[in-house]
Amino acid sequence: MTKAKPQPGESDATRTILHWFTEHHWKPFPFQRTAWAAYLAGQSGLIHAPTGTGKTYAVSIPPLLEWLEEFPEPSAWPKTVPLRLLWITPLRALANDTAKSIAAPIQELKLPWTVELRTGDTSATRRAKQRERFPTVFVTTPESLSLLLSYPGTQAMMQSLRSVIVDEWHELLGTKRGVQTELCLARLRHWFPTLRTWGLSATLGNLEQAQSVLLGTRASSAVVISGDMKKRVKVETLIPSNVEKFPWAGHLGLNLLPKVLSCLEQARTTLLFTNTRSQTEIWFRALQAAKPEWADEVALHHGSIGRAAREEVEKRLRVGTLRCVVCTASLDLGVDFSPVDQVIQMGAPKGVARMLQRAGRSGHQPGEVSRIVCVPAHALELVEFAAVREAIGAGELESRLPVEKPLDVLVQHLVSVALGSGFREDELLEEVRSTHAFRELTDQEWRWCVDFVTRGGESLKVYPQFSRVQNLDGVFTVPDPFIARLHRMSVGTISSDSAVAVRVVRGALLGTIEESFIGRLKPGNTFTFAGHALELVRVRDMTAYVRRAKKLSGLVPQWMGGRMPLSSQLARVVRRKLAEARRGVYTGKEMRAVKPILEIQKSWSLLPEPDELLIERLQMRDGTHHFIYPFAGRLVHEGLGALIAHRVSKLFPASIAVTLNDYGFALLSASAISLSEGEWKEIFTEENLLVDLLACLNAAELGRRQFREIARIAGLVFQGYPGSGKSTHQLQSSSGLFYDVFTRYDPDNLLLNQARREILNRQLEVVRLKKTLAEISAMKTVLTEIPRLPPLAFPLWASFTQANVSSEKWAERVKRMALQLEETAAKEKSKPAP
DNA sequence: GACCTGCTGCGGTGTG
Repeated sequence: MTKAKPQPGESDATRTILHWFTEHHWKPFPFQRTAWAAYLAGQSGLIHAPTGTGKTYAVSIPPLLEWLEEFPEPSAWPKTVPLRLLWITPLRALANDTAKSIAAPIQELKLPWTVELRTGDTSATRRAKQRERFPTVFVTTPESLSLLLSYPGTQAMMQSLRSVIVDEWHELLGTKRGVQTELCLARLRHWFPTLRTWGLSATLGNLEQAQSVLLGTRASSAVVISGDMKKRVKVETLIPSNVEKFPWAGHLGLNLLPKVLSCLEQARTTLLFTNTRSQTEIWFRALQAAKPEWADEVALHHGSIGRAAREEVEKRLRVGTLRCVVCTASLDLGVDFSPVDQVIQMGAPKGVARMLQRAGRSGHQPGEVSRIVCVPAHALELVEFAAVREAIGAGELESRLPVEKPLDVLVQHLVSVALGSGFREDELLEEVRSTHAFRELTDQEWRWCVDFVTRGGESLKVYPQFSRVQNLDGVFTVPDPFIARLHRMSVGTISSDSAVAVRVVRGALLGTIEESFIGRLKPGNTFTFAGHALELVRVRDMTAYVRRAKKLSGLVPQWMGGRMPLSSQLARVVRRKLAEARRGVYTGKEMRAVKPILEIQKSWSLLPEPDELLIERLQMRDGTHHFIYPFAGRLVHEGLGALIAHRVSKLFPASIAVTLNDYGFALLSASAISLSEGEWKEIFTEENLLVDLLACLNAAELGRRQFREIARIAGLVFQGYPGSGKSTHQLQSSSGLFYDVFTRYDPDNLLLNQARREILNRQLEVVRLKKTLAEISAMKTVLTEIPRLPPLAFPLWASFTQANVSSEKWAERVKRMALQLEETAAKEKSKPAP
C-alpha cells in the first residue's frame, strides 16, 4: 500500500485523514485530490467518472478535513455535531451503502459525527426523532428532501449545513425528478448562500450543461472534474458459429444459449442483462431447463418483481452465492456488487452510455478491468455491437437533456414551500428563476401557477379543495391540515401505472403484472412469472391469486414499458459501419462475421451511404411494400411512419399499414404504389410537419393520457391511500375529467399546454424527428426495386405479418420465408462469380 | 415444441 505524501501546507488533521485513507483504501487519485482542494477552496462542481473509481470519497472526505481544521484538538471536540453535509441519492438502495462508506472514516477516527438516512423506508419513530435533531451527515432522496422542506422547522435545523452532494446526477438530469431536485437546491441556496453543491455523475456527452443545471444560474465559482482514469472496458462478442443460418430477426437470442452457458461456467458471478422484463423470464426459464443443477445459483431481477424477492437477490449477489442473475436495467445502478466478475449484454445495446454503465457493473474496483460480453439476438445486431465498441473507443457518448419549465413540478413545489416556511411571491420567484429549468419563467406563467395553487385557476375556483394555498398579508401558507396531509402523500414526480398484484394464496406477494395479461388467463391456466411456475386461482380486487404449479411452462407475461430507442450517437456509427461494408471494408470480429449477411444486402438491394436515404420497394402477393431507413430510432420512426403513410395516402387513396424498428419503417398497401425518387423527396418535406403529424395521430387521446401524469404531479388527482391505490382506470378517468373540463372551459390552462408539449417531446421525439427530416432533405434518395426480402427489410416484414396473423401461423410463415431466402442466398453464393 | 419485444425510479396514513 502506497502512502500519500503530505503536501506542503497540510495540517495534522489532514494528515490524519490521509493516513486513514491510505491505510484503508489507496493512494488518492489525482482527481480526488483536485476535488478535495476545490471543495476546501469553497467551490462547487461536478465530478464525472465511471462507477467504481472512488467518486464518493472525492466529496465525502473534504467535509471531514474542513471540520478537522476547525477542531484540530480531539480534547476540544464537541459532543455532537449538527448537520453539515446533505447527500442526495436517487436510489433508496444506494442510501444505505453510501451512509456506510461515509461513516467508515468517521467511526475509525471516533469523530463525534452522526450519519443517518431518511428515505421512505425510515421508520416513523426515527423520522420523528430526526425532526428534533438532524444528524451531521444526512443521506436522503429528492422526494424525502422535498418532504423535509415541507416542514416549518427545517430551515432552522439546517443552519449549519455546509454542502450538498447529488449522487448519480446523470440519472436525475433529464427527468422531472431532476427538476424537483433543482428546485430543492435553489431553496437551500436561498437559505444558505455560501452552500457548496457537488454533483457526481457518470460520463455524459453534455457535462458542462449537466454542471450548469445542477448549480443553477447564480453559481459563481465552479469546476468540472474528470475522474476518467482510463477505466478499461473490454467488449467481447459471442459470434454465432454459422452466421448464414443465424436468424435475421427476433430478439430473444436463445440461439446462443450453449455459448452463454459456457460463459457462465467460466465466471464466478455473472449479470446477464436483457432489454425487456419478459425476456428476463424467458432466459431464466431457459437456464433452469438447461442446467437444473444450477437451480439455486441462478436468479432473476426486474422492476415488476416484488421488492422482498429483489432485495433477497441483491443480498445474495453481495455475498457472492449466485452464479448468475438475469436482469433488466433494474440492476444498472445500485448496490456495489463487487463479486460480479462478468457482465453479459443480451441483444441490442441501444446506447453507448448504457453499455458502459452495464460494463461497469463488473470489475467494480479501481484499477480492475470491466468486461462485457455481447450476445447478438440476430445477425444485424453484430453491426450494432461493432458500432458500440467503436463509439466507446472514440468516447462518443449520449447527452441527457434537461427538462425545461415543467409547471406541474413547480406547482407541487409551491405547495410544499407554502407548507414549510411559507413564501413571499417576489422572493420565491427570484429563487425559482435561479434554477436552470425555470430560468426563463415569465411573470405571466408565475402568476398562473400561484393562482392555480391559491384558487385552482379559472375553472376550479368554485371548488374549495383546490384553494390549497392561502395568501395572508403577502405570505402564502397552507392552513388546512387535511390538505397538508394529502399533499405530503403525493410528493414526487414518478407516476406508475397501477398493475395487478400477483400473490400466492395465503402467501407472499410475488410482484405485479398488467391487467391485460391476466385478463387473457382463466383460473387453472399456468404461466411463468418471477421465475416461478404458477397456476391462476382467481382474480379479485386487482390481485391475482396463484398457486405453485409443477413445471415452468405456459405463457410468459409481457409488460408495456419504455421504448428505449436506438440513440442517435449509436445510429450514426451503425450507418458508418454499413457504409464501410458497402466499400468492402470489414474490420473487427463482428463485422467480419456479419459479412455474408451484408453481402446479401448488397447484392439484393444496397447498403446506404450515410448521406443516402434508402427506400426499397417490393411487390408481394399482399400488396406493395416500401422499406425506408432513416436510422433514427423507433420513436422517431413511429411518428415518421405515420406521417409518411398519411402523406402517401393522400396521393394514393388506400389504407396503409406501418411497422417500424430502430433502423427504419415499412409501409404496406394493398394497392400498387409507385413514386419516383423526386416524389419521395417531396413527401419527406419538413413543411407542415406539426399539422400533418397531429392530423394523423390521435392527438386528443394522446394528450389525455399524457395529462394523467401532469394531473398527479400538480396535485389535481389524489392517488389514494397507501396500499389501496386507485386503479389506472380510476386515475385515468378522473384526470380525463379535468382534461375535458380544461379543454372546454379553460383552454389556456398552462398544464394542458404542457401535456401537448410533453407528447411532442417525449412520445414523438419531435426535436429528433425534425432533425431527421432536415437531414433527409439534404440526402440523396435512393429508390431500389428488390427481388425478395433482404436482411434489413426482413425484420420489418416479419413484424408486419405478426401484427396480422396468429402467432403460430406467423412463426410458420417467418420460418418458411427465412428458409427460402437462405436457400436463394446459398444458391447464389455457390454460383461462380461473373 | 417453437414462438414470443420494449427500462428505471419514490413517497404517504393510521392511535388504542
